[in-house]
Amino acid sequence: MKNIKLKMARAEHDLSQQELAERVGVSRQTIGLIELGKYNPTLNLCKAICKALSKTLDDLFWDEDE
Amino acid sequence: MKNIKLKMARAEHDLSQQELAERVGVSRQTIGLIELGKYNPTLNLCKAICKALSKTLDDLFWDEDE
DNA sequence: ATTTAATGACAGATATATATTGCATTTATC
DNA sequence: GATAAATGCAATATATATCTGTCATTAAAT
Repeated sequence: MKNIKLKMARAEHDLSQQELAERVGVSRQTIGLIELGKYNPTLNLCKAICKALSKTLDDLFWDEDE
Repeated sequence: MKNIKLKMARAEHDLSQQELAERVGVSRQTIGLIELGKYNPTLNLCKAICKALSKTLDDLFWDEDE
């Protein structure tokens, strides 16, 4: 399912998908697909996204009920 | 680097790499390499491991200083 | 001393995460 | 309403996560 928490965290920092992608070193599409819930990213990418947005894995990628 | 926290959580549950691998639906080698820190697992696999061991992503895969 | 279970290491094959490019659609701004 | 920016969508190409199989080593059990 969609990753709303990631989208919100990105909004907090006022970053476009493109800008976040650049900071994290991946393509815009990769970020877009993760937000749409159509991707299964690697742990390292998740960590990089977390650091770029000052969040932890649980903050952005953990869903208690799933 | 090695994932000691994963190894400890597995020990808590008294599971071999093989047993954890079966519960999670991957091969023994995959679990072994993750513990050795030689793998970059996918988010879904990380989540499955967490659930099998009653932990969260931050518990097993988040390292504050890295 | 032998057997067995658990783990580490390695090589080749397959599945899939990610890149790249291009186009369509929405939204805001002028 | 035309332009531009942000986002979704799709196809092909590449890198890499994961599988399968095999062997070596260690530790535990008999």
